[in-house]
Amino acid sequence: MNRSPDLNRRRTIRDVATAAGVSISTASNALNDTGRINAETRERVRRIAKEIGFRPNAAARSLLGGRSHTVGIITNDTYGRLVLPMTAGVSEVLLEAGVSVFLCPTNNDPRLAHLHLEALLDKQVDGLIFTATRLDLEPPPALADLPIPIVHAFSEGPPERVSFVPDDAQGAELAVRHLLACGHRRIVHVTGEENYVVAHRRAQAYRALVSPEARVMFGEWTEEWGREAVEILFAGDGEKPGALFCGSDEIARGVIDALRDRRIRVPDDVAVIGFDNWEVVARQTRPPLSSIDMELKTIGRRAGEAVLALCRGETVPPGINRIACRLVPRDSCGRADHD
Amino acid sequence: MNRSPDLNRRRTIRDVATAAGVSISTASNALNDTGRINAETRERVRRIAKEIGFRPNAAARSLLGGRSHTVGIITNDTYGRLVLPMTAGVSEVLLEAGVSVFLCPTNNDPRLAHLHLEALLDKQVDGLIFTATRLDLEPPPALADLPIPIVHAFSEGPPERVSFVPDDAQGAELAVRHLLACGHRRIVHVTGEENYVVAHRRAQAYRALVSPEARVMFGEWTEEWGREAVEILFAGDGEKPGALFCGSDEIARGVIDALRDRRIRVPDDVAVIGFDNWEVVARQTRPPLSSIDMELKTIGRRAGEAVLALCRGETVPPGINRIACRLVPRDSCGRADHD
DNA sequence: ACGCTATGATAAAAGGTTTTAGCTCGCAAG
DNA sequence: CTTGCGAGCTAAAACCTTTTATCATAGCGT
Repeated sequence: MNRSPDLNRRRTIRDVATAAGVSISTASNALNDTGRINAETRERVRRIAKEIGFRPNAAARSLLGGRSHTVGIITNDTYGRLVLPMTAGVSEVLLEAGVSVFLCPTNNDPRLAHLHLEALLDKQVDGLIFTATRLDLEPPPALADLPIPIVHAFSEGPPERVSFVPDDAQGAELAVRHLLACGHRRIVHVTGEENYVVAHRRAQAYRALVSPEARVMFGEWTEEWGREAVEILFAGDGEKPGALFCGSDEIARGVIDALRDRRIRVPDDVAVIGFDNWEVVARQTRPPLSSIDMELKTIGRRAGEAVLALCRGETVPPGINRIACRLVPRDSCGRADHD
Repeated sequence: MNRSPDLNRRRTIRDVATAAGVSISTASNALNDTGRINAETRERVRRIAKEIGFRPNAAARSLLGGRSHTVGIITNDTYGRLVLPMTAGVSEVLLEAGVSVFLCPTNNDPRLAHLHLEALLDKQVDGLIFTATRLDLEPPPALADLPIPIVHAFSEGPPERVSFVPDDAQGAELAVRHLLACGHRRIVHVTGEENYVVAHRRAQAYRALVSPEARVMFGEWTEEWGREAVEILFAGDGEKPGALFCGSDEIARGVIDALRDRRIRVPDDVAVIGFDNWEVVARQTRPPLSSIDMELKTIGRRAGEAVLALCRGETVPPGINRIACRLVPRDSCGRADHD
């Protein structure tokens, strides 16, 4: 009956102070290295705090400081293939700063997005990272003028905001140059839907490098379309392409499969390069697919750093930051002559 | 200079009270429907609160109530394919209850896992959901006796905890029964690494249904292994299998590709069924792959409900909850005779 | 001896909400 | 007229931490 109450209550700074025989303020100063304090006292307080397992109450702290040390990520990604690497990057950066990440999957439902946004604002997140897998979908929900910093990752926000996106043009260049370096000519670009901004940007970069009239085949972002494109390209007896630069690894996979069906050797007869470096796909094609990695984790890290800086009141130059892509050579392009 | 200060300060309940000409307590009561209050007053307060855009400060609230209305998900998933659908389920359930979800990707790094755990505890999450893509990896980090409820999703926790996992045995049965219903005999099971618990469980269920000596081929969870298995099975001139039950969609994809190479028709000559229902794979095989869906979102939802109940102090029966899998028939098994 | 400074410690306020106990007023019962 | 009671409202405490202003003491120079 007379069991000591609160035995497993959370330890507060008051407990620390009492145990150390000092006042609450002194305890606080000791733990945060603020104010003037005797070195010995500080150590004692800290030791005791650790001993009794004291953890400062985040609620009290944010109540006072006005900062919650949390940020939210709003995403419409369903499969996680894009958002998880980014989130990993974000939280890697924020973890060091003691900031945690709320992940809000909206499932492409604007109503859900709105509810999540409300919830985040109620939780007083210090900042927001907005991510969308498809630029044409989901126009930011009433995201107009919130009282907190917003950073866009993998989606281009309005010019006054900070955005981080893959450098599609540079990625396309990387791909084309690699094909050229491997000695391939007559490159054709097989890519996804024409109304995707990224498809255009990549196609443009590709044409700038090859020729203004170089062939671009728009279609769907599927294997199916990759196979179909090969049918189209290799059916007649006109001149055949020597290399295919694909807009996604899925398309590339379709391409490679169709080439294989036709007994066309990769990379000897035709070279293929993909885009996304989606490992589960790229590593399992025959031969393994060379591809362009969009450095999602880096994008996440950069977005994390930006939102952190903004939360601290620092100023970050607004605009679109294009993060360099990385070439991941495997076996589908042969060997580069140089470099 | 004399501009009204705090114009864009957050509205507090005090602002509401002042504007409505009532005390803070009354305002609080009106908003939360607690205490005795005149209906008219209540409506007035609520109207004004909405007008001035009042949002209760979550920090103050949790400081008082001892609950933060947040839970954390700790995961080692790198690609997000498993964790994102689950997280979507979790947050769907929790959103209604005003609880938000911290996602912590540990990247299989125990140090990172530990840091995340610390951060979550500092944030005073009300509960924790622990998720691991591979049961053999990452033994829960010092997750032994935390002061908060812990639920396991997609990974089996200790018996005194609550866990939600796919019902692998039932899923395997579903697959085998489907093959049988489609008229296929001589089924072989091609699956992943022998030291995975799930591989065993599925194999066992398969044998129970087919025959105690039915053939099981353990290998890797890759397309490569799927192709290799086909080589092994169809190389000699012994009796050939009529159907292949694969342990993952990736394996199934390898199997289908290899069969295609050998000019063996699917499903006419050999039927194939996968496991995971990983759409990007299953929909793109030729023919599209029938598969078993593990209902990850449902697992997430159930885990969310459980952790919510536990946070509220309700008691949830501990133990492993096996969530039924779902058959997703496509074209790789032909048509079922009945049902 | 006196004033001044530096050091070390502390009391108290602040932050926004919920909750408990209490207050006032009007009305009905005695 | 007094007492009791309920409806409606409110003051104040509590939650935990940080920060500001204050206080006490010792040391030092004159």
